[in-house]
Amino acid sequence: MGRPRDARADAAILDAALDLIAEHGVEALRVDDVAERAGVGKATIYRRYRSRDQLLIAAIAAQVGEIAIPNTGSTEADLLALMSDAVTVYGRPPAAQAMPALVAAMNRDPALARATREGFLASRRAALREVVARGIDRGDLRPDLDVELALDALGGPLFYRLLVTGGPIDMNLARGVVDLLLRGFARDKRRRRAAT
Amino acid sequence: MGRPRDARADAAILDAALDLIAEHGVEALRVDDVAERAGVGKATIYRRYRSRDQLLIAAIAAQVGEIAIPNTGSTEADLLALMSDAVTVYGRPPAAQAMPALVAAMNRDPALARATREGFLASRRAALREVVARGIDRGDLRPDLDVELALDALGGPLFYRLLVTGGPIDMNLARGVVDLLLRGFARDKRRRRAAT
Amino acid sequence: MGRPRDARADAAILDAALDLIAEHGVEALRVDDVAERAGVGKATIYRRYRSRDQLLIAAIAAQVGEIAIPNTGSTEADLLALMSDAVTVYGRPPAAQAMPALVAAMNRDPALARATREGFLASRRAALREVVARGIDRGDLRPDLDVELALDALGGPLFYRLLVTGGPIDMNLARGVVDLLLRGFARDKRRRRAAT
Amino acid sequence: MGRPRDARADAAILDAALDLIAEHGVEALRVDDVAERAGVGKATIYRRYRSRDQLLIAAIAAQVGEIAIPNTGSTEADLLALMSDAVTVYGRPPAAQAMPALVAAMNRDPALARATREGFLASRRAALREVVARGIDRGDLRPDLDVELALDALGGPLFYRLLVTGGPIDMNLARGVVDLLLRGFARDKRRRRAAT
DNA sequence: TAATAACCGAGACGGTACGTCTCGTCTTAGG
DNA sequence: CCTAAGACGAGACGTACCGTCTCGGTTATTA
Repeated sequence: MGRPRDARADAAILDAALDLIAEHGVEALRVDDVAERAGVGKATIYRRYRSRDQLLIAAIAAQVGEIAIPNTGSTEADLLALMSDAVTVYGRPPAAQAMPALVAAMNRDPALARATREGFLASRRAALREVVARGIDRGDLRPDLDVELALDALGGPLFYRLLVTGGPIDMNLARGVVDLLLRGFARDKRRRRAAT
Repeated sequence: MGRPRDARADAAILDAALDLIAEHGVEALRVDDVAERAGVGKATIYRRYRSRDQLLIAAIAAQVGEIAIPNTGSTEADLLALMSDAVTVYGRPPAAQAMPALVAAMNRDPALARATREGFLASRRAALREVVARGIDRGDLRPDLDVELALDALGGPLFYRLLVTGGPIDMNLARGVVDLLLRGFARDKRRRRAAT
Repeated sequence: MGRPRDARADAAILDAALDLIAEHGVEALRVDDVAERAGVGKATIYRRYRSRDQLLIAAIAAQVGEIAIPNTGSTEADLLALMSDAVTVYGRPPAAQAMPALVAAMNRDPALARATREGFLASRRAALREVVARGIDRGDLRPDLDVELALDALGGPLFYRLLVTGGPIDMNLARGVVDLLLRGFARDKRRRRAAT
Repeated sequence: MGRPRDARADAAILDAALDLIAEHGVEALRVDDVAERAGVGKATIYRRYRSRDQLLIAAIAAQVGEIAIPNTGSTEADLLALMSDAVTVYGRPPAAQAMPALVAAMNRDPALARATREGFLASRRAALREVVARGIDRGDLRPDLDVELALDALGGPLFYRLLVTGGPIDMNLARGVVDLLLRGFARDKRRRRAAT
């Protein structure tokens, strides 16, 4: 029982956090600043999030949002739509800026890792999975392909550039991985000679 | 001139850092702890490394080591050798454990990002680049492929799993990406109809 | 009008406060703890006491209680009775333990200071004043003595020991101050040569 | 070994604390404020004082200082000199303001109580003790008097007024207690009839 | 009998200070 | 000039406690 949580505080906290992240970057996010900007006591934040990191991922998750599953009839077009969206989201702040810190936080805290994956990575991954499945049904992709590998082949290069190499995250990348996937996992009557 | 650096201190610092990383994880690595464990003053550490993060990457780099460029005559075998080595190194601690923190640190500090990339990512990437180039020469790969994309398609899924999805880093992954690359970037007389 | 205050809550609050003071000391008295121990909401406490400090002095006052004015016919006996009672009350917990905190609280809050003085110090002081007045009437004390000074000379040493020196608060003290007062303020025909 | 404590920091901290106490009172002394005003990190304060309270008493002790033992040849004059000094010190800020908080802090922490008593109460008490002893030698005071009681009879009323009653702390008080002591503990051939 | 008003326990709220922690620098004495 | 030891300035963290407010619900008095 007791006084219920104030939903306005929930929103104020997330808004303040996102503003501050946008202004000064992820690393510079201070709990005290969030409290002040939100017009909220620190305890009110810590009642909702166990730590600064938890607040951080909640803020990012709120920003990334959900994704609709495209269905144009063309496997290539669907994949491109999803990759194009991913390139847009992760190609610039705040998501681009937030991911490295998030990755580190996930490593520190397995519970947070699970929450992050389920929270805002899963929906995009599920969308890709659906499109790949339809590609198989449609005959565009080999029915025996390793779906997890396919998904990682699509998303991996993007995150690799984002987190590690600093390479460009743009439509060329999106087109490149889609093209690679469609060729590499194409249905193929004449089986390629295996590496004998 | 004056007294030369003590080589024993160099070793003691790295050993202590690696021990502590192994025991408590990368995030819990404190400079004071390293100093105490190594029986060394903090200044002795900071004379060698500009920051905690620099010490961290040095410790990891010491663990990862260099890589030789394989040359078996088979593009597939060469790629597989490199990927197999990568799977071994990043598939288990300490590198597996260290990468997320390193990624975050790279984001914080561009100089460190450069150092990391040049320090111990570059040699693997250069090896891959060489093997891919030979694959083109040999006619196993299309001459007009986007080399950067090819490298990211090889390394990306591995790091994606390591940093983000938590997926398995094993020989299936290595074989999968190599196979995907060889098929997807295969030299092909009958050009696939582009996405018109 | 409306629902009347619950008398059980009054008692539960004071009991809980006294228990907690006895267990952990005055400084460690937390309003939340009192509320929980009393099975009462915090608002119910704050409806009765303006602040933690007010609750505190109420609890102490409830413990100290009132004092009757003795009248044995002997000034010395009457003074001794009052001092003996004071020694009993302030010589041991909870009053002994509570006074220092009370003193600090009085300093913080003048209103509380007034309340404390009028609440449970005044009755003892009034009793002493009455006995001293009778002593003057009776010819045991000089009629021109400074009554306030006399009262402070009786009570001062006790509180001094209680609050500052930590000296013993016992019957020797009671007898000592009474004796000092009777001699020092005795009616005296042959006036002592003043400090010329 | 290692770097020694910086004596300038010691001074800067105490100075800052005293300034702030003078400006805003004892209760309003914040550790962060002291640190900022002193140009010092908080850790540097906490390395010297276990808590805010410890810092507080150190600051007060630094202010109260030592006292010389007067020796005019007259017991009354010597006592008056000491009491007059006490009235001056405790009659106005900062000591007047600080004592209540100090008393409460002493109650919280026995070690601090000891430190306080030995630190800046002991020297005044020792001076009084010496003067009383000379008064006995000189024949002004009874040789069998309870010295502790005599000291408490001198100091008690002052602290009682300061801490409890809020009564005036002035020369009348000083003269009153000295006079009371000299009369009440006077050497007296004709013993007063005890309260038989 | 219904409405009203003040009460009740529970617990969230804004605010504020605390004491801890870690970083990277600086200062000793000594080799 | 290096070394070990450890103090230093800076500044964020998470906790604790205060006194207030907001729930849903209860209990008397008033209409």
